Amino acid sequence: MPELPEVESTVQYLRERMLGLRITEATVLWARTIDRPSHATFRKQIGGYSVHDVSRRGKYIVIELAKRGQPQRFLLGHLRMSGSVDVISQAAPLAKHDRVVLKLDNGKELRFNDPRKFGRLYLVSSPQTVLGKLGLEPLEDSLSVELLYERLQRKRGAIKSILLDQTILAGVGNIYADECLWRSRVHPLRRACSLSGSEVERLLGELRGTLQEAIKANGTDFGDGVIHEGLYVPRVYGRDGEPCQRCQSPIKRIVVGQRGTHFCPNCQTRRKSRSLLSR
DNA sequence: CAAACTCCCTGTTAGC
DNA sequence: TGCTAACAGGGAGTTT
Repeated sequence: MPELPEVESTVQYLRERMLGLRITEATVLWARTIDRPSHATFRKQIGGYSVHDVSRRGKYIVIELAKRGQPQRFLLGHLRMSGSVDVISQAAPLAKHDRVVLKLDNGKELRFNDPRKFGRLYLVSSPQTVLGKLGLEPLEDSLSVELLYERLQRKRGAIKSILLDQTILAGVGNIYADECLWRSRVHPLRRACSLSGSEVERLLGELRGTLQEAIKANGTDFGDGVIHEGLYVPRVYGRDGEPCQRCQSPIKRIVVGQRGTHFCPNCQTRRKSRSLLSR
């Protein structure tokens, strides 16, 4: 499931292959993949636009488009559960779950592949119409421990659910939420407002560490312009029943806010950090 | 306002 | 072994 690190790798991949190229034509194989405008309008509008920039906001891919004499537009993409992209030769046969194809002026084309059909593309004149409600970027310096602490103070829900709330932090998904909670030894059911300053500091530090590590593992460019796919191996996610890598107690799986949640009942304390007192 | 639930989808997996 | 049913999950929308 693509979360912030996977989207970051995807953005790198696209930037290296699409920057400066012109989109000549679009084919929509599954209409609902185009969220807005209608797929017919999408096809009509996107032709002739060139790729000016590729970046990321939360789990969204943001492609800035430009065309002489036309308003600037943004192609936004969300991979949701199973989306992925490919830039390959127009001669290559279509893959099984290809949903949208954007022909480029270098003989290649961008293919949006998505088995589960949850992924979406948006063509808009202002990215804010789609990204407006997104919260803070976990990796940006502008996000301080103090700011996050203050935001969490106002939330009574389980910290696990709050981490998944894209209007608070943007880009954190189920896997990395479980991972950073385990790494910072915070119990997923703790009320967000109950976390102490030092717990928030630990949580943010571990969240950043986890995301950075995953970005490194997921897509590394060794200077040859090719993204080499690696693999981030979760420490708790999907490991229920297995021994905790810190204390050997069995990892437990519970459901929090309709989401599978993996944690160590022994070293992720439900109460305020015991380590502060015993240290 | 927030928490809880529903829906969109199909590959994978558990259960028989 | 082969089939079916349940499940997973991001986020928008709806209900409580």
